[in-house]
Amino acid sequence: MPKQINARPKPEMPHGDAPRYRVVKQALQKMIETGQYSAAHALPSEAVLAEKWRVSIGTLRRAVDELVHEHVLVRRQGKGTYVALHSPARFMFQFFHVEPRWSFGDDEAMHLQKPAEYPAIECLSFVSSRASDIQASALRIKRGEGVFVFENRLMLGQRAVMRDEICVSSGLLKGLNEKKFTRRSSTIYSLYQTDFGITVLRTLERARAVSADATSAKILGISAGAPVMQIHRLALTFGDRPVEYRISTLCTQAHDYVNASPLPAA
Amino acid sequence: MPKQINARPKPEMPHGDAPRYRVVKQALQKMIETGQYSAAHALPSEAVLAEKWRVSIGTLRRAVDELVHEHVLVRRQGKGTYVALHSPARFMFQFFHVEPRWSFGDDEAMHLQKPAEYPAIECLSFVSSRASDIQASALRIKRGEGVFVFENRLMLGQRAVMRDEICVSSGLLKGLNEKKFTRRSSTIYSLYQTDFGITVLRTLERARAVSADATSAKILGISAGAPVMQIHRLALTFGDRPVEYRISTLCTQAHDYVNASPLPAA
DNA sequence: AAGTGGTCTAGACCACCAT
DNA sequence: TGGTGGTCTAGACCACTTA
Repeated sequence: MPKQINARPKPEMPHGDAPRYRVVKQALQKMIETGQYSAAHALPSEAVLAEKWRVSIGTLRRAVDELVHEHVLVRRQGKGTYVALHSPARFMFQFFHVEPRWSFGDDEAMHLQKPAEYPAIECLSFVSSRASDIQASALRIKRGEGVFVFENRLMLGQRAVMRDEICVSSGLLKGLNEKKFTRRSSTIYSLYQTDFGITVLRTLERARAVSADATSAKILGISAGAPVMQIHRLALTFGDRPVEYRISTLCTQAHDYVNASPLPAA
Repeated sequence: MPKQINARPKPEMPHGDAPRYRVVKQALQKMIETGQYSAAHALPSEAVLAEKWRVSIGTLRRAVDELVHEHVLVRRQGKGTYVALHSPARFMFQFFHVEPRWSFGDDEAMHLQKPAEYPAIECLSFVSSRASDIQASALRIKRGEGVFVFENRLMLGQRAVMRDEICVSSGLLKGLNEKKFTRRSSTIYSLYQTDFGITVLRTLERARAVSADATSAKILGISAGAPVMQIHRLALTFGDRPVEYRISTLCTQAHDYVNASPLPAA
């Protein structure tokens, strides 16, 4: 008679056929989303979480693995597992795609990877307004609902490189104002997260080359009509719900838009 | 007296402190790289591979997991694990970043995701030549070594959208010629892989906006000086060794360069 | 020393695919 | 029916952090 080690209780499968680690993952994600686990403290230990959902520690770890992979959680050996916070480092790594120009031929630049420089951000305007058709459908709200629209200039090493026009729903980020915005201590996504409980998980970007209009040219200190990149970005949170719609105008006279296809090879 | 289940033999650790699943992963990768496992047949089963390296099946699976994640291997339930092949589908998914223009406001386009269209590729020229300084250092060869340089035009729906100038080392792709190139059945990366045993794993891209030069303008059917995107791409294989250096000129009048930051949310 | 995550094992059972 | 990958378990031991 064979041993009965894996006494997997077949029933109690919420989603029909979803494996248990995925069920646990969804449950965990829900609790993070609703703020039942915050970034302030560590989550309960893996042993406790495993017990809570009646799965083995291996299965629990697999659920957590996926959330770590998606930057929702971070593990710290010896300390615990935490809800991931938006830091300047994460911003540079995951969301900022601008680097000083160099060519693939340039060995210096390629192999001596200098730490990417964090941009200085200058707020040019901040207004409360009503959503246009485009803004509304990008943010999945109704035309005319309240939005905040603000405009930034990003500097890298004394040089203006990008103009950002950012639009967010004022329903979602209730109470955001210019003061909070300009006085923030870290990145914008960090502000969304810490002050409003909205966590940006990923972005969609669509870029094209255009001629700089008069406004952008003035802000970037280039001549009108010069070729610039225009980048439309939609930032998404859990469930791919849109959080922010941003149009960036990038001056590529001395900088590049960079994009590394999957995985820096472990 | 406690049970002795995990009799992990501490010694025989090649890389000092690398965990065993990573050692196994490197070993597997080496065998794939050197063609000892080819895409023609399935790899030995996980049980056999685990035995081969004297690890448990769980550990072996973890090694394979990572290679699957990096698109080096693909698993097929019930059949086996295979070396990943470059297919048109993979090309579109991982390496082709051009899509017809639409705005984030356009619900139709956003949520009814139409299958991306595969570009028609037309070879404009193919020459054997000697590496310039820039080409040489991008490809990590010596100036003056042999290279193949070819030029393509990509069409999407009867419309010229991109000009590619591609440079590869003739030492690496010995015997490549215009005939092989134009008669190929699938993507270029598929040709590198199937005919030359070179597998492109990832790419680095640096993009900027420029004014179209006369040549590009003619090829793309636009006026000289119109803003276009210029994309410098380096394609890498195992160990991040460069395979191909490519300069693309993209007409963004009706198309966008798209970039989704990590993970389509499981 | 106690608690956390990180690695590893040995094995059972399930789902899928071929023959 | 037999082989493959996919899920899951129960537990041991290691490495790291903090007190």
